[in-house]
Amino acid sequence: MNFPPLNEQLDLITRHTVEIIPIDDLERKLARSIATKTPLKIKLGADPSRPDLHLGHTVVLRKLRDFQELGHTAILIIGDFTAMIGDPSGKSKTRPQLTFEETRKNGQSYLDQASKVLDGQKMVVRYNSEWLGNMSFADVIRLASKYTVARMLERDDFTNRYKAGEPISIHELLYPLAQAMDSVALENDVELGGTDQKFNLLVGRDIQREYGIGTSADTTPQVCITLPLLEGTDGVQKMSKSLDNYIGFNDPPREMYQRMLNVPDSLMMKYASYTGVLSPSDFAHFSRLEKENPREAKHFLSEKTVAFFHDAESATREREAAENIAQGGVPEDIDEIFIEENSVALIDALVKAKTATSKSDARRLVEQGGVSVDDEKVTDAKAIVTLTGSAARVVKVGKRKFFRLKRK
RNA sequence: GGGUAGGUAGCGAAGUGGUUAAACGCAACAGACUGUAAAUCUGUCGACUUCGGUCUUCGCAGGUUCGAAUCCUGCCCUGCCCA
Repeated sequence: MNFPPLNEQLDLITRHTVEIIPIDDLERKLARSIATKTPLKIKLGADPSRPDLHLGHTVVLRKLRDFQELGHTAILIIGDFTAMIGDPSGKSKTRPQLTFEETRKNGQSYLDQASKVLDGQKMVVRYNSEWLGNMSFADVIRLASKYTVARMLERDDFTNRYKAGEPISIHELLYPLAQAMDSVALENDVELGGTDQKFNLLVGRDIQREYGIGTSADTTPQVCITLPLLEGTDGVQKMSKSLDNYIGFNDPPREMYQRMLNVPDSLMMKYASYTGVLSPSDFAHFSRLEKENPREAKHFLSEKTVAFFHDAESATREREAAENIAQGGVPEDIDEIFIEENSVALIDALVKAKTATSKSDARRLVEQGGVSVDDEKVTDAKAIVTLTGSAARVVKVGKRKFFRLKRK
C-alpha cells in the first residue's frame, strides 16, 4: 500500500485538531508507515449506551475519515463491556445498564450513523467485552497497580469533584484504565477524542508502554489527538443528548433545519468549519455570507446540513418551509392528530399532540397567547375546537410547532 | 468503628411548627422586539379544576401535633474529620 507523502498527510491530520501529543511521535509513525507500507491503526471509542449520534460527534468522526482517506485503518471500539457495567461520568447517576443484545443493537446503530460521515465498509469494529470481559480479578489488580491515585486524580473531572466534596466511586477511577486496556488490546497507533478525553487518551499511552507496546526502538505508544468539543444549540454547554441541545444525525429534516436556524450566530462559523458538512467551495461561500448576511449564511448552512444527512431535495424543501413559516405560513407536512368526536377542548388537543406536557401547561400556553387555530389567536383556555366534516384545522403552538386536527 | 455536616422542584440554593406549592438565581416555556439569531423587556414555570378551589410534593418509613419541609424514632444515601 502506498501512502501520500509525509507532509501532505501531516497537513491533513493536524487540521482542525486541538492537540497532537506528541507530534514527533506522529511523524515517526507516519514515516514508518510509509516506509513499511503498513497502515496505521486509528482508534475511536464509542459509547453504545448513547447510540444517537449528533453534530458534536462529526468533529471526531470526520478526523477519522481523514485517516481513512489517507489509507489508514479506522477502528471503532464499541464500549459494550463498560456500558454493561454502568456509569462512568458521575453526572448521570441513572445511566442504564445494557444487556448484551442492546449493546449489539446500539453498536450497529452507531455504525450505521457514523457511516454517514466515514466509510463504513472500510471501518473495523471491535467490542471491548472481547478482551475486558476475559480479564480475571488478578488481571485487574495488575492493571490497577500500573497507575497511582494521585495521577488519576489529576484528571480535571476528578479533581473538581474531589475538591467539591462530591462522591467518586472506585469503578470510576478504573474507567480510564479500562479504556487504556482497549489500546493495549488493539495496539493502535493513534487514538482520537474530544478535548475532554485528553486525560483518558494519555492514560492509554502510558498503559500501552507499561504493557510493552510501542516500546521497541522504532515505535512509540499511541499518539493522542484531541479535537474541539462543539457547543450545543444553546451556544454555551457542550452538545449532548442529555442537555437536549443537540442536532442529531437522525433528526428529521424539518427538525434539523429548524434547530440549525436556532443556533446562536456566534457558533455558526464553528459549526461550519468543524462538522465538515460543507465542501471547500461551500465553505468559502459560507465565509463570505457570514460577514455580509448572517441570516442568509445560516440558511445556507442549515440547508447544507440537511443535505448532508438527508438529501438535497429535503434541504430545498425545508428551506422553503422555513421561509414559509417565517412569513406566518404553515408547513405542509405537519403532525396530524385525529379526534373521535366532532369537537375537542383545545387544551386536550395540545396535550394529545404532545405540544404541552400537561393540561396545566396547555392552559398556560393558551392564556399567554402562544396558541392559534387556523391563524387566529386563541386566549381562552376553555376554548373548544369544532371540526365540521373532513376539514382539518391547523393549530400553531409557540413560534414553530404545528399540528393538524382531523376528525377520525 | 467513632464524631460531625448534609439529602428541598430540571440544576444551584433559602426556609427550622401555621397566610409555604415552598424565597432567590440559572435553565426552560410563552409574549413583545428581531433575522424563527443575539441582547433587552414582560409573563409563566407540581397536578387537576365548574377558576371558587381541590389534591400530591421537601431522601425513605413510621410517630408527636388541631397543624410538620420544619419536632421525635428507625432506615437508606453523601461529604468531611478521627481511628
